[in-house]
Amino acid sequence: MVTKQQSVPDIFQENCLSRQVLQLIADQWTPLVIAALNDGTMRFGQLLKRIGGISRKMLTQTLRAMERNGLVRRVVYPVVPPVVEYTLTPLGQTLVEPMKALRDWAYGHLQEVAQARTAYDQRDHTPLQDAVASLVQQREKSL
Amino acid sequence: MVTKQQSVPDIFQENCLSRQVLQLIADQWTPLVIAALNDGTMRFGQLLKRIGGISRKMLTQTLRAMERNGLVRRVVYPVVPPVVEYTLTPLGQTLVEPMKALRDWAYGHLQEVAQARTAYDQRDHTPLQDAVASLVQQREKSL
DNA sequence: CCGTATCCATTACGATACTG
DNA sequence: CAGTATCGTAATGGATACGG
Repeated sequence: MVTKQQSVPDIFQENCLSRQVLQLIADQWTPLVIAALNDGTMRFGQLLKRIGGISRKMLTQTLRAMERNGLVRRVVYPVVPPVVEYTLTPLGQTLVEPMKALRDWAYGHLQEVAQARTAYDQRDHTPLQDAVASLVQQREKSL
Repeated sequence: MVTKQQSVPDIFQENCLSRQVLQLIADQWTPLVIAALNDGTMRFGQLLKRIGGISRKMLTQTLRAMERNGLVRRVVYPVVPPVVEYTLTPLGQTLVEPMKALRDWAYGHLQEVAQARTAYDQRDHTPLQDAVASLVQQREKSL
């Protein structure tokens, strides 16, 4: 029996399938659509209003991609004017938790990130200064 | 005592800070750099080799952004030729788990996504067919 | 070795107008 | 209402050459 102890395949390899899948969900809008649809089925227009700053085009594109990848189900009611509903599939629901973890991380570390950014922007970043800073840091560690 | 029961702020609002932070980490390369650096400190060239398909430019860009946001520490050794090491900061380490969850999701649902895609591509997607499909689905549910 | 600078091609995206 | 089509612009990203 061959036990391939490889819980993670080589995500560092180009053309790795899992990397491709990862890239399907690690974009600007997918996390927000997941969050929105986690509250229940929504129509196109509702999503458009709910997710501030998204354009018709991007919402359509994102939803289409998600549908294609099996994350959402799209139901078209043949009435006029048309009604189209979007719902998370069971597969899509498995993404809710990981995505929530990411959003929570973002929310939980707002200040730290903001501070880091301010600090970074105040420092010099000439090659020389970078090196000196590293030296100082080195010295401090050895004390 | 005012208890603001708002574990998640309004991520749906444009210009929401947590959304901005989210977008810093939900890109193509950041998850991979996190994963790579989780194995320990690495030099620029090592990262470049490890992360297949990334270009010098993108790696530099990603690392700079991560440094600015406090996720990685960059240490420059003032030797020639230069040696530059990158390490996850404590803040960056808090991202390891959520990111791993995402990667695991991707790996764990490879087949499902692939199947969904194949199925989607085989279906018709003329507006009429979409509506008919929805009708059929509706009827099946009521049986 | 670790970048930056430049050029260039491709894509992404928003705005708008149009259709079933 | 829920898109699609078209356009123009902006951002992205690779390749290459050069610099400290």
